[in-house]
Amino acid sequence: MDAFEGASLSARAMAARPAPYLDDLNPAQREAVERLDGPVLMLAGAGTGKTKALTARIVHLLMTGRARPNEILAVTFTNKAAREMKLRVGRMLGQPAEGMPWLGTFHSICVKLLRRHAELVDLKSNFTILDTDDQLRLLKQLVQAANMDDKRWPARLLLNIIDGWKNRALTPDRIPAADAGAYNHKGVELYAQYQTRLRELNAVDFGDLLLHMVTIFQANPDVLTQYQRWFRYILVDEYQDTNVAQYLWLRLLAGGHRNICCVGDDDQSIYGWRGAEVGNILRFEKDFPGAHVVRLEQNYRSTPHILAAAANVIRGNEGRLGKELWTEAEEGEKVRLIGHWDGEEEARWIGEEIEAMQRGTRGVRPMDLDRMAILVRAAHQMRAFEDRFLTIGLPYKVIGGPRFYERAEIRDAMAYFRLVVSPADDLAFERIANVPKRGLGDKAMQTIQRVARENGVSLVDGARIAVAEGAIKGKGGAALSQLVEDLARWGRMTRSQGVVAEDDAVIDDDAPPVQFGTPEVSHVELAQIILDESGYTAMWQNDKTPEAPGRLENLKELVNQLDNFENLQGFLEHVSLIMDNEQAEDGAKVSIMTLHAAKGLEFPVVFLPGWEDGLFPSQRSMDESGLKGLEEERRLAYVGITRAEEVCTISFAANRRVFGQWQNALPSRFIDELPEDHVEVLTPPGLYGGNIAPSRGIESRAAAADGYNSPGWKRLQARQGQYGMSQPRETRHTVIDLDAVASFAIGERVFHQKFGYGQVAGIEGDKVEVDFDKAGLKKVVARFLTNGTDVPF
DNA sequence: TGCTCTCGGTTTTTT
DNA sequence: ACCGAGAGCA
Repeated sequence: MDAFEGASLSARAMAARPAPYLDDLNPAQREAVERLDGPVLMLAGAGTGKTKALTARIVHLLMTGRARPNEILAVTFTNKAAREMKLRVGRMLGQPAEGMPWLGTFHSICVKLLRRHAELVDLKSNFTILDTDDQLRLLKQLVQAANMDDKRWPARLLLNIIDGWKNRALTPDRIPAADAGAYNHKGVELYAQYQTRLRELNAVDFGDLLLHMVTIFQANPDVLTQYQRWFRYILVDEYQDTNVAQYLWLRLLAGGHRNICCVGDDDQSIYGWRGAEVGNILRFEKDFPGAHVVRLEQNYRSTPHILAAAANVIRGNEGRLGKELWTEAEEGEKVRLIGHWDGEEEARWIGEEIEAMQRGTRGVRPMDLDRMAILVRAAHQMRAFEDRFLTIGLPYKVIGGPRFYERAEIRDAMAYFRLVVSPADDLAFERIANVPKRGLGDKAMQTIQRVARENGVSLVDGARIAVAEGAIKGKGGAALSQLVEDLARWGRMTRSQGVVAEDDAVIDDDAPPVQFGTPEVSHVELAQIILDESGYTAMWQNDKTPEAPGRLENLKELVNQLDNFENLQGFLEHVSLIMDNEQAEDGAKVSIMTLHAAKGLEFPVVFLPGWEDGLFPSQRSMDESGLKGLEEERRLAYVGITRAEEVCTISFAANRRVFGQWQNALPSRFIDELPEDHVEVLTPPGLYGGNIAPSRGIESRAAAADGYNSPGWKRLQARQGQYGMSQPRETRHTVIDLDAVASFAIGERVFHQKFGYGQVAGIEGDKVEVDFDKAGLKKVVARFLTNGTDVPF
């Protein structure tokens, strides 16, 4: 193409001019930025300035005239990453990055494309995007219609199976024979039915966004060619997280010019369980022959000790592309390792450490709370910290958790809006018909369903007919009739607001939709009216539970958000894809989050608690995915350690309450993989030389069972020359003996951790009925009991 | 129809 | 231990 001529001219012109965005880069980054043509794999280790390189590459493409802003396809996984990149491109350009319409998440870009070509997969361009609740409701109906026991075969399971297929870009007609047995041999059939239902509802789920686009590209070479020509350069962030569908989508689009630059880190692939294929990044050079691989290995985040610890752990994985991170940073502190008696003590110790660091009594300088984070493997680990921090009044925030738009009240409100905008949205109707309570139970809903089916109309129309026919009477009937009327009235109010101009087919047209007509009420006011008049707001105002005020707040926030959109339709089209819950922060707080949520973040001080085999690495990962699972867990450990800039503290507990049961555990095998020279073993205060006399008998068993006898722990002790550290003694007054079965006799005195002393009243299997002195008659699991006369106090 | 109680399941989570 | 769903009762 002759555009290339022009491009190289400007490239030459550029070379003569200063390019400040290049001066800031190290040699590897610069290479990754300047090698514009052909496939490039940017292997960017943790903290090596990958976002900087990526944005510089975009800026370079623009400044050299290789591509116009709308000819660059730049894909990320999260809206946050997309926003960040937009911001940084703008900053680097020295002006707002106007018109990078194709910088976004896989999903948001696919929505845009799919709305243009919906008819190619039998959809209308105004299709709705279902959330998980909708999907489950739909699947459950199908499962029941197939006469399956939805208890034995939960819809949730089917959803996971279908998601898995969609992640692998498998349409119902292409499911491999090996999967035929899925979901009691009904999986494939139900998947096909589900897809049919979605089409009837003019709806898609998240997986469909990619799947449909892959289908369209594969079946319509002309459409594909159009986009291959249009997107002159493709950039992909977090390539190690792509699934098969995303991979195919990228390969198709890059198929012509192959100007694709994928950025990622195979060592940070932690989303295998939701379909990500590390293989995609490992195979890159085979997929794109002649690919140029650039390694970003200079780390700007962590100290050498921290990097060494991370490197030694990740070394245990097979088949890595291989990187060696290095840094010019000061040596700093060694990675700290500490064992605790149980999870509560671990939380207590970390709380004290945090307070000490905040005051500046530990370490060189006072550290603000927002510079510290606790990263856990599983969400349930957070509770111990929350409990502890609440009691000592340490401000904290939990990152992650339910997203704003996943909250029930937000989904309810959205269902109302959806129904007002498109009355045929049956799933939305099902959701809110009886929210707030309108006296419509199962029976009424079934009647509506039946009437709607018989007349071949939507549920709203079915409801209208059912009421008119007198099929639903009484209080419910009256309320339903009111609802139907209200919906129609609100609907007229949106339409009086004017119509959105149809997005024309010009590919680079990203102009906001044009609005005409004079609105009587704004869509923001209308939203408020809908929520108020439907009784939805009142429902939460009358709710006395402690969550109610928060929910009303959320609803207010939802209505406020509407201001950023032209109308209700516009809001609904985008909200499921772009709404985040960026909570406004007041004051510095310690962050608590999962390791997964921590990817991409960094903190001067990081705590990594719960490094126990079974918890981390997670037993379930290893059971389900074997070595592959273990390696992903190891990458998770790598991600965790590399979040730390200055101080990284790893800890484990010998005993932990899991699902309400006390369990003991060995220190994580990853602890054995830490390099001794870079680790300092801390002596837990209170754990050794505690002032409580050791108990007789039980101690030896508890000690034998706990983690302090593990090879890793012993080796670490030896390395530190701390043989003086004896076996831990109990700091608590009870020891839980896991071997104890119901070996108690009726009338025997026993002791229970929570209820205190009591007398055995009866025995049933592993459960014992005890008449407690203080708590009265209770049935408890035998393991919770110790012989009442044997326990020291 | 709506509320309470028992039962079962329990990693990670974006879009 | 805890949460959510469904069964059983008011």
